[in-house]
Amino acid sequence: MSVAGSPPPSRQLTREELAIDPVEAAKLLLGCELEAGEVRVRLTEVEAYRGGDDPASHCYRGKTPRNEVMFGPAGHLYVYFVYGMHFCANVVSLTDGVPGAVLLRAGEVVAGLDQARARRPAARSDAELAKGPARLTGVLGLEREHNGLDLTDQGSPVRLLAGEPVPATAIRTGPRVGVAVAVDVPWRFWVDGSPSVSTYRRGGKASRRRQDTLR
DNA sequence: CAGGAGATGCGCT
DNA sequence: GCGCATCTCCTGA
Repeated sequence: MSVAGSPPPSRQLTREELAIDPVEAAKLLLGCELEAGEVRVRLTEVEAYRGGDDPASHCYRGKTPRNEVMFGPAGHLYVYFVYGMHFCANVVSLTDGVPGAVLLRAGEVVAGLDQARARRPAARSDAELAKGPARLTGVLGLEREHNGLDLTDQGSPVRLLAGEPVPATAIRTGPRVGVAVAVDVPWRFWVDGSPSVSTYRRGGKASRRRQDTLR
């Protein structure tokens, strides 16, 4: 509902909306915005990870101190450290006791551009600022301490907001990036035409692959 | 633009 | 120890 005469403020997503299968949650998250401090990023590329039957998922082999957030309520932030120097961020989408999450792979900075640039001086263009999972967490300043935050809580320092809806015809899907197993599952989704979408690299050997329009 | 190598900490086998 | 849901710098086309 919007007040007459003024645009509706960005609505925060609810836990209930996110308590769905990670593949569905991934499509839902495209176009949504993640806000931390002054910086806000519109999500343009995401990747689904499902517990149980997905060998590429961190929770595939059960609960550990690192992945325990994925076993908690949907809508929370799962941040992990990788390659000895980077952080990656996920939105938890646990449903029916099955752990799952959506990796935030890329986005466009829509607010706090100055701070984002200062955090990523290596970026050669604004489109590159949040191009890739570690860059995205970088511009938002997300680190270990943010692991487990409730993105659906109004008082949270990191919040997930509904943005401009992305039409289904603009959503594209393809294999996941950088993982060594289960690469053939088309659980990566991105907004067609966005310059912030990371270039595809298969885990291990490099080879090009087809992109499919979602229907 | 594509491909290759190095950097670097830690979770898990 | 091994291998990683990566990035940056460098080369060659």
